[in-house]
Amino acid sequence: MMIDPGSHVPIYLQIADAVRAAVAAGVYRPGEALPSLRAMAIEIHVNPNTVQRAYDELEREGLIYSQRGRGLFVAERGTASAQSLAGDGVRRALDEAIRAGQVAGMSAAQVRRIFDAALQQAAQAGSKRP
Amino acid sequence: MMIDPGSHVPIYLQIADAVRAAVAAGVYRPGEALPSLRAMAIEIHVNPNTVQRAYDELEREGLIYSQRGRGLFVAERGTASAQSLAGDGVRRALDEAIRAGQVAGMSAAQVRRIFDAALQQAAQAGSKRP
DNA sequence: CTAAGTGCCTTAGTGAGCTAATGCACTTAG
DNA sequence: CTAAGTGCATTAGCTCACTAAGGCACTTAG
Repeated sequence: MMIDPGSHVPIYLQIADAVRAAVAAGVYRPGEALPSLRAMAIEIHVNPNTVQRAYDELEREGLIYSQRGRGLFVAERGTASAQSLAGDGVRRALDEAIRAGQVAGMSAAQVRRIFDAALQQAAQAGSKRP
Repeated sequence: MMIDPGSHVPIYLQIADAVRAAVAAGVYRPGEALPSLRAMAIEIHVNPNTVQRAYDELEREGLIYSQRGRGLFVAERGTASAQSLAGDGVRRALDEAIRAGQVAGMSAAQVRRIFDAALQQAAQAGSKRP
């Protein structure tokens, strides 16, 4: 779990995003327990309340559920929900990109060209990692 | 010039984005004067300082220049710079979308499918406007 | 010369969002 | 039964970004 305290995006959102992506990717499976508030807090050097706020968000989204005194667990439909939410996020970002291109007078073909370049570059960067 | 005071994005950024897009699209041409601080401030019901902050941003970007007592004008290379910046913004948003898809375990093909849908929908919405 | 218009600077308020400190209630392994 | 671990609620501090108020310096039409 990588957290950047210097980032302008709030810590609790970084945590929520990371856990949501992990659930979508199947790192945490339905029924499985997530790291406890304090464990996670110690790992990333942050207050437990900050972690809780992140988990609150995920619970609101129906991704996880909590049991007092026991812990936090991935919901039965958690993986599917996370994947759906991830798709929404991708769509939002793409809409934003297309809108920005339009108001600046760019053609659809121009936007597509940039998209192709970005996708190809991401694929190359990804193949070198593992 | 449409401003949404209820938006979570700061007013001065909304102004800067709108003017930048207008310059990129050729609404304001190099050498031409932009609306004065006070004129723009009255039009969108906001403090002149807020408008100035937006113009400061655009000046930093090299899009416009100011002359004390005279006004603000589009820089000679303003249109080209604005288009370049718009391209950067599109690229950033696309990178973000692709990254979000990757960490959630989506394939490149899946992301591309969403992109095609978004682009097509934007084209349809655009053709009905004018 | 003057008045109206311009950009700009300094200063404050202020309000919302984020993080932390602390203590309570519950569950469970021993 | 007890101690250690859990999630949760309350409160407070605190930074930071945003916006506004007011006045100064400059340019120019009249």
